[in-house]
Amino acid sequence: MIRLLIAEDQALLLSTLATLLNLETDVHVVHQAANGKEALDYIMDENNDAVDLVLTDIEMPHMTGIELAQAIQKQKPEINVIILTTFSRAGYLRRAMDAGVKGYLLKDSPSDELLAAIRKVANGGKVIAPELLQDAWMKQDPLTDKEIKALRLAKEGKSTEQIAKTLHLTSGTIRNYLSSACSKLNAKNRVEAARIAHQKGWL
Amino acid sequence: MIRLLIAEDQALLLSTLATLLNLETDVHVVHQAANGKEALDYIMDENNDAVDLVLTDIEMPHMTGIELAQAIQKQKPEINVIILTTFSRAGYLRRAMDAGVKGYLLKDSPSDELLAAIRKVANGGKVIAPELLQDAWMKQDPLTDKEIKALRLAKEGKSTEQIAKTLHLTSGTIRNYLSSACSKLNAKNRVEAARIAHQKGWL
DNA sequence: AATGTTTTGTGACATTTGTCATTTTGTGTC
DNA sequence: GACACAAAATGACAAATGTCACAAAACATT
Repeated sequence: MIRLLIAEDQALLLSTLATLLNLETDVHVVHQAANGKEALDYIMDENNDAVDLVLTDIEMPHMTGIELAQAIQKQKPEINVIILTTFSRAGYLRRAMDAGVKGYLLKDSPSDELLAAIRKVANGGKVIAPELLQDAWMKQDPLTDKEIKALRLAKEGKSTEQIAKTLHLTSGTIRNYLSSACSKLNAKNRVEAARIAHQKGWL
Repeated sequence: MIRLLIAEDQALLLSTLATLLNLETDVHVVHQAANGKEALDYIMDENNDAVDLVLTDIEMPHMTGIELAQAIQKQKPEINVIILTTFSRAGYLRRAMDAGVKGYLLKDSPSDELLAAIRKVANGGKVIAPELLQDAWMKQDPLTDKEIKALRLAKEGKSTEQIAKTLHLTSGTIRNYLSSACSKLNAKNRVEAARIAHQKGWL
């Protein structure tokens, strides 16, 4: 019997997942948490039922799934962690792996894949969404730190001048950065560049 | 027996919801669609099983849940629609109501509320998430249909020329539309205008 | 100090965008 | 037809943006 804790801030997904997984004969959802802190509080309380596996989203209020995974690694390393998140962001994957997570899945895969992953991890295996493996190996972020900051602001509709002021640089420099970002991303303008970079998880 | 179609672009939520709702004795999920277009295609095909109620997300690729609701109101008004979305944006609610939807729920409510809403709507009732009732009086969308379409494309980083081609209009006209949208929204440029409009739920 | 390297800035230019007054076109009504 | 009215287009202009070659400044390292 796999004793499972789920951390997910979207209540609907949390409750449906819990109900669904509880239907499996070899899975028992011992707790549902709305964020990482709630999950950690439950885990660290000795009065509660023991947990074998934690299934967690990343972006949650109070404590993210990454932070939860780090805390578990440090304090309860016998508990396995599976990350379940919306977007494939190389930076997240790297930090998750460093935190010793055993699984990293995307929310666009169907529920049976999730169930298979839970069983595999419970048996000592590791699972990483195939979409991520490609991204992780192949392309790393080609953008410089400044280009990223400029793109973020451009995405909000800020003008060159405003971006320059925010980053304490000249407007000419900003235009150079954005132009450079455009050519790196094969974009026709700053907006398309920002869109591409965001879609790749580089912002 | 309530014959249900679900449209939701997040595969995990789609499949868990479908499985879960199918467990109810009075609900049968006849189709799962990844976007509005897929849902409409299914509904309009006479070879498929009939649908009593459509449960749909709003922000989906190809065709949004709002557009789906509008198409259903026009072509199959006997089908009830429940919107299920993350965002509590006044503009969405208003347009949804105009499209004759019978329910508008947020994804942070648990699954039993959803089930209750489905049954209530199937029995001729209406359900609106209480969080939204406050915003209901909000300002109406000041943008014209063409302005919205142009803004959507501008948000993707398309150039004036590309937008013009897509909408079968002149580039000058597009610039007029975008300029008009900027002044209506007090935006300094098309990107900021698109951001504001999106945040208000007008795109 | 001399050096290479990176970051930041400048200037010039073509293109795109934002704004606005005005005109044309399409549509329906009387 | 004549008329009103909205949608679409035009032309002109200022402003912002994209591109590029190159210069200056900041910084390490020797």
